[in-house]
Amino acid sequence: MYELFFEEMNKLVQLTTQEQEMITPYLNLKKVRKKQYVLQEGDWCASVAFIVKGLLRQYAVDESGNENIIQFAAEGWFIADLYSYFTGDPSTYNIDAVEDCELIMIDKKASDALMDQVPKYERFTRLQITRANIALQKRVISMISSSVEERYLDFSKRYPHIVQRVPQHMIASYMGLTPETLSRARKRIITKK
Amino acid sequence: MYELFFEEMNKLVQLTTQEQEMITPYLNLKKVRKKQYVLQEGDWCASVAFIVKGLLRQYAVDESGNENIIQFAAEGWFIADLYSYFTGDPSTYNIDAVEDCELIMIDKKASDALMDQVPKYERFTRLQITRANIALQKRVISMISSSVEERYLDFSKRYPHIVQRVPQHMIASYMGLTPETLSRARKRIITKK
DNA sequence: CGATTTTTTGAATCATATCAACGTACGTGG
DNA sequence: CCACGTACGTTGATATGATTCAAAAAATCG
Repeated sequence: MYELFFEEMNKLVQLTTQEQEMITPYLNLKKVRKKQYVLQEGDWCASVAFIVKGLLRQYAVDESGNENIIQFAAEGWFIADLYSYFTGDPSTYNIDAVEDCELIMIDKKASDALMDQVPKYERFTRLQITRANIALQKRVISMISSSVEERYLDFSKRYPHIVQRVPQHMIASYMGLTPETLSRARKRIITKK
Repeated sequence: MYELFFEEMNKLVQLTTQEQEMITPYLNLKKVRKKQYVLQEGDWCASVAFIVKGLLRQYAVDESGNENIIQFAAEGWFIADLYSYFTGDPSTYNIDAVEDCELIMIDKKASDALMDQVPKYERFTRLQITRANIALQKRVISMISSSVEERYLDFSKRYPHIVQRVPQHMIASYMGLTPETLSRARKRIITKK
């Protein structure tokens, strides 16, 4: 049930069984069905979600109604609108399930308590966010310096499990492209091989 | 000398004078002149730099020799190649001074020691990275969903002090544009007003 | 002041978006 | 299990926007 969560934590900070026992009561298992919202624009993002199973997307909707996907998250990752989470402001993002999911929800109160009571929990979140930061920087770099073909190849190589599980038009959205452009880029990649 | 650093820390975590005294010995003041490197591609990023005064840029150089700027950092911010810092791998980025700078360098050993000895230091860095994360996500969103004009206006509004202190072609690089394109976008903005 | 860097402008070229149409795959209800 | 409807992906023609290269104008520095 919580195995994957503690497995991930143990990769970065070694927990004693006592520490695990301190953490467990703060965790909340939640199942969401495909297409269901975990967070809706306008609501406060009151929890961080750890993905035990399934795949979600976080996206913003612009004036013209286009969905701009900021991130995907699958097993072993966290997802949340951190801005709303920390400030308490209504979120500008939506998060919904691309597949049926099992999530561990950790609400802000729980998280704050954990940070104070279990230093390794704070360390774990720090290292996780640092990792996310590094990935985001790489993404920005590749957006400003690489061709669409290169970017798609990079993405497929780095996140093969996501490419396989997500419709292509969502990957186009994540890359900041129209579905047509991504389709043509893929064609060029295939024929050039 | 270290006032700004502790001021920034106190905004997020209230330090006792005792805690400040524990931290101070780990800090190292360093001055760098305009155009000087703080980190060069191929070297290990052994420290995180806090900017007391001045302005720096972090960038990657691609095969064709173009400089792609990932971030600027001015007073009150941190800068480092976190990937290299954590893994020990040679950095793929350069960091250099856009203006003469005064920096507080905190090397990895010092930082690791501080994390263990002063929990508030770890909390501070966690909150800082979280903040950087939120900003990076906003940047990605605006890159995939907004026009060049909008993005430039956003940037000028959010970082007016940077726009004023950095040559325009560097902002173009940061935005993933050629200098010509940014120049024309600015012209459109001015004439439309 | 002269030298260098930065910004602007113009014209040609290339890449991506848009709009419309068609083909394909998928899941659902009958 | 099949048929139908909806999602998704591909293709083509055209329009829009960004890049490239060359040159001139403007700003900055020593």
